Amino acid sequence: MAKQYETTILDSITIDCVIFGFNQGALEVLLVKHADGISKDKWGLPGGWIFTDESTDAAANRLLLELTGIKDVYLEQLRAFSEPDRFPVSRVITVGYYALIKKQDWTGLKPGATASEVAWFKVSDVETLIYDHLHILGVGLHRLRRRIKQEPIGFNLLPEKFTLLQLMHLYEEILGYEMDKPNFRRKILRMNLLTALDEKQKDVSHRAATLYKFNPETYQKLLEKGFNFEF
Amino acid sequence: MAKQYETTILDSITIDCVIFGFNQGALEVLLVKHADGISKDKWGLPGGWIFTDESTDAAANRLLLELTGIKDVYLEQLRAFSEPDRFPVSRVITVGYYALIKKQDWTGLKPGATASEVAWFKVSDVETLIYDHLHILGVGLHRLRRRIKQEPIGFNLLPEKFTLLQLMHLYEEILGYEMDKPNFRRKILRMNLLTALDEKQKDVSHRAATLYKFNPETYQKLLEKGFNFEF
DNA sequence: ACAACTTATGGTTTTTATGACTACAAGTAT
DNA sequence: ATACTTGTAGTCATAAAAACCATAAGTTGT
Repeated sequence: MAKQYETTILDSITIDCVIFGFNQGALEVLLVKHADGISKDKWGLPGGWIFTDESTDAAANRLLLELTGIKDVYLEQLRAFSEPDRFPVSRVITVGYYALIKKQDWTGLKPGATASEVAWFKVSDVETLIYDHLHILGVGLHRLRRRIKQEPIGFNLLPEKFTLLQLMHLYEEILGYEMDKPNFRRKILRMNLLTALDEKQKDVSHRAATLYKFNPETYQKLLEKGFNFEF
Repeated sequence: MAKQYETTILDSITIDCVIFGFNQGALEVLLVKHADGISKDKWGLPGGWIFTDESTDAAANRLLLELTGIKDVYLEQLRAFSEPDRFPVSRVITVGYYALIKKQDWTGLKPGATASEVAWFKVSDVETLIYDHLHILGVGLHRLRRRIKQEPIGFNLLPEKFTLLQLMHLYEEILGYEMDKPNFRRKILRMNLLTALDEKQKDVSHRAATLYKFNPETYQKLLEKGFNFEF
């Protein structure tokens, strides 16, 4: 017997997602403009309500799909945000999530039912958001900075095939400091997580760099041997 | 005008706390035995409901005090735990917290109203707990292992004055591997976070070690200069 | 065809941290 | 006094990291 579709929602808990993308050397975040309600025409994080029969993880994935069309991406819970006055209408606790997406795989994003617009913003340009969403974004950014130093998750923000310099620029942008090219290469290559492809960069007005891809299987094997990613 | 005491609670969110202590070289966790309800006489994490006018942080602190008498300790949110079937009676999401306490400062803990007993257990001995509390404990342990490598929080589990060997044993217990005494000394002392006291260990049947204390002010200053604690 | 320029990539040198280990100091117990 | 235990200082070899230099492999303009 098919599971009945349950539309009852929990009334005091929501989900909000910080969706990160990387474009032209800049870290970006996906925001939605609310179509109605008290925050009509204002920008905020994509979010929504939780069904009574789904976990917050499931709800976050569903909402991501409903609101932006995005699915099957790196998604991790941040934490609960619970200041009593964070939502002006009623007492609502929200569970924050953050996602990393390969921006170029998701062109033409469409706003869902409750949003009039969806758009990318450079993280550094975002100054105001509804409710406590700016705070949630800050926590997301903080988490990203930490995680990227101890887990190879940066690849989720890059195309399947990338150059070492692109990867380095990603690290520089997120961590906020400059690095040395030769040293970066050595360090990342020594970990054996990347496979060099037979392919080179195209359409660049200088020597083309070798393209690499991240190798999740190798990473798993190394993990089992006690390997510890660290940057 | 004094703020009115609000006793209304949110009905689908709770708090659960993983309270860590350190004793004789072993990491311990504080558990309570439920006095009634469906989990009567079973052990679980201390936890409870959230008032409508308090944040989860405030609720966690309050519950800690109510259930065990503990207050003013290191307390940090883990995350929300939300599997739809995690609580058998109704759909309840819980926000997990973990606390680090100087065990010797809190002797004679008394169970609160809803508990018949409070007791410390070695973390390695805990095999079953109510609901998903074992899972929450696992997440707490994982977080502690991570955090202790990048922030000087271990001191919250030790007395104000401690020896370097005690500190090393704490690290060994939490991280799960053995270390070298001289190397450990050098590494931790080089950070300049500890102040050597004019005082020595007492009542030990061997050469007494110098006592040290952790210096939060120095740590703050170092942080501002870009210092990065790392173990 | 050649120079000028840009980025890729390979190497070297110096410094610093770490791990393994040795040795001795300062106490206690017998 | 001797053995024993833990504390503390120091050495040495190794590995990683940081700073830097040099060349390769392309593109663009003349």
